[in-house]
Amino acid sequence: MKLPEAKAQFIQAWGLLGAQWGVNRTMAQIHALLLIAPEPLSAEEIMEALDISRGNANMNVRELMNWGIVEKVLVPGERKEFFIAEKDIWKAGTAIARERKKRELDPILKVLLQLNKVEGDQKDKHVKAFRETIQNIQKFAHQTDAALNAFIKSEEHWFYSTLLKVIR
Amino acid sequence: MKLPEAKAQFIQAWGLLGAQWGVNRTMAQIHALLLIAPEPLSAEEIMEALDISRGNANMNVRELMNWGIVEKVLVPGERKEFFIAEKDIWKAGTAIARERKKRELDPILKVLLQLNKVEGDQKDKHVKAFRETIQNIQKFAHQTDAALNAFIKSEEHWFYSTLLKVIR
DNA sequence: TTGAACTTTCAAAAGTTATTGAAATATATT
DNA sequence: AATATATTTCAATAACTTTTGAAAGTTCAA
Repeated sequence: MKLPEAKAQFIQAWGLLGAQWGVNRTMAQIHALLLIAPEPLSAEEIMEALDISRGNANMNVRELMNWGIVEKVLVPGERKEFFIAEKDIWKAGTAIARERKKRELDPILKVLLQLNKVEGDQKDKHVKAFRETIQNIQKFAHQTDAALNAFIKSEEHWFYSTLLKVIR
Repeated sequence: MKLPEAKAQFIQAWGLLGAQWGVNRTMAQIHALLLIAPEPLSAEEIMEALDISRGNANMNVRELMNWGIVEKVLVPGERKEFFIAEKDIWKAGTAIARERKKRELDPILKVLLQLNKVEGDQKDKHVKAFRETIQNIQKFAHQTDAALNAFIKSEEHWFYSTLLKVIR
């Protein structure tokens, strides 16, 4: 397989994966494109490579920056802004996990806490079934929360231990 | 908070969570409804409770059964089919993880394997950047795969250890 | 201060996904 | 076998999401 074909396939696959995870397809494709680019890319180059409009490129690059997995870089002597992706995929993974936890798990933990306060007769089987389900989900959610926190933190440990080795 | 309000809030929250994970909102809401129901529910009851059409109810209940987190039960003396959700949320979680791994992670592992075979001069920085990225992602994907497999398996351990206790 | 280069915004259009409901099919009852 | 009840399918449509591209906004050099 030649490089251009391989690149195209990777961008496609990454876009599909993103879509299944509820991420905008274009956003995932821009991410893929930047991941395999040896140099920073400008908005123009992204538009060209993926055949998308300026607005679309701008919007999704911004969202990737919000997620903390892409950043703006300034190339000396150039007016334009250029973009690079975090190349360490472990870092990108934990950044994504951090963001999704914030957007998804934290709100549901809050709702579950509220729902525990439901009034009613413990002998009513409807109340009983509800309470039990909520409490089980809560337990599960807290375990998941702990696991995610460990994952997110593991990156820092790895980072610092590697850094220590590098700086001796 | 009264029970009906609490139920409504839970169904809403679960639906929202599902949507963010790329799961059909109605599918998540039916799951929520069944989770907190003390008795099996019929298609009619689901349609009524969520104010959805027969076709929609049918389609999403079927999909939940495909995922292995809802099943059909037959109530003696009734013509209709009734549905219940797996109440052990840990089991449901691992079933979901198993399904998503199959649909999402496994295909990308396959693509990554292919992309390793890209031809080209190792000195070409484009080829080099591409190769390195693919290999890093592959490493990460394999780690994730291992972690997911452990999670999925943990349920079985729990299941068998509990079973052993029950049957003495 | 002007204008060229570049970025951002946003309303309209295109594209995608979910839902409805009536018809077709299947299953049970008499 | 005929009828009643229940389930499934699917084409049409509604709801939602993404994308476009032109206009507005910003920045900077002269």
